[in-house]
Amino acid sequence: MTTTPTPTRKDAARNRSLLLAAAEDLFRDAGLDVTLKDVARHAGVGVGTVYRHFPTKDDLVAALFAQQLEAEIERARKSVEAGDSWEALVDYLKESMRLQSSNRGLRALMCPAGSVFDSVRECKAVVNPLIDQLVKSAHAQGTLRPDCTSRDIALLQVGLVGIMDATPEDPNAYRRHLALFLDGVRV
Amino acid sequence: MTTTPTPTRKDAARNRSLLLAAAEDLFRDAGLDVTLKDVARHAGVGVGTVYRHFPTKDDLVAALFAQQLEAEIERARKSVEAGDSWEALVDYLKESMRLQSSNRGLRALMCPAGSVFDSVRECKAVVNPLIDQLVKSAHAQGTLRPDCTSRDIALLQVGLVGIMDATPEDPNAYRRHLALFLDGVRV
DNA sequence: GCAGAAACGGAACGGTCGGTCCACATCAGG
DNA sequence: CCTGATGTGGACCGACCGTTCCGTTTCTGC
Repeated sequence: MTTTPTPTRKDAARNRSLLLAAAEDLFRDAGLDVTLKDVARHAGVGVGTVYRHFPTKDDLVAALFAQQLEAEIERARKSVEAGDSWEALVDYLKESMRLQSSNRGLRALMCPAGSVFDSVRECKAVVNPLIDQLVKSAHAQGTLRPDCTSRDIALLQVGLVGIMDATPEDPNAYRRHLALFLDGVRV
Repeated sequence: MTTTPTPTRKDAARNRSLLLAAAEDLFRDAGLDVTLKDVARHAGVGVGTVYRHFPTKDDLVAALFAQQLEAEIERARKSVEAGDSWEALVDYLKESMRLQSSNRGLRALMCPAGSVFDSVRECKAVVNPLIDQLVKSAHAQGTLRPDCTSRDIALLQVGLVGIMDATPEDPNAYRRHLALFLDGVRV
């Protein structure tokens, strides 16, 4: 898990961008199992070039999703700062799940199996307390069932990801489940 | 997907049993990704012997889970025949999910990805109409939210499987989500 | 435009998987 | 027993993956 410096040479910088763009496309649509040979071909470069820029596949994945993980943290923070607790919790869930539904790679990353990545573990370590806070606020406000814990919310997210993975033909199928669940835990 | 006849010779019959037992153990605990070499070693035989009894890995899987799929159908049928519609639906879900939670291989088989198996597709083709019926009955009885469809129930199951896969350290974690969801769709 | 550093591309490596093959062991009927 | 049919085991095959290596190409500072 090495941090790769941005290259100085013009062609190298260009290829790095091409690689990240190709990886983003492929990982988004086909998940993290995509071959690095595919990424290289899609970017119009050789495999060797991939490994020059990213020592391992994990490094490529980490570099690619670093920004999205940051966004996930930011999203949770924004929701915590919002006023209405129920709406804040729901908005966070909707937005977080919407992004995961449109990105198969991100989904694989956020699942427990993806915790082999330091960056993912760090992200969760930051986000989880924020969700705790969202849940506590909603409890205090009396808009969330008192026995609904932040672990319940975490498992809800896991379940929704399972639904997304199972319904690639209907990327919005998960919304139905989310809505029904929320109906059950409100007030 | 060939049907393998039960062998006549004594040693062959014994090895077949050993293989099925080993496969059951390994698939239950570690999922369908277990290597056939592992199955062979666990059974104390060579790989060649595996392929004599089961021409492909899929044949082994199909032979192993045929009985469990039958049981799944029987479970659904029983629930349809039961009187109380809400209880029937809930009992079916609880029992079906309990079995899947205790068997990682069965879980992989019942997920959409497992539908490459004819036997699984057949099982679903039989079970789905039965679930339709359970849902319809509950609607008629007025114990299930009118807008909760059998597809919602199917997605609930998919979500629960996702939770099970994500919480191997707590095989009962899914029950919490099931309970909360059911609270939301009752009456 | 030249020289050397930097980057490139893709053949090749080591590992794993499902599956095949065949010399050898084992069983069952006469 | 003994003999032929049946079953066995594990070396081996081909495909695929992440990764390495190195001869060749491309860039950059002078």
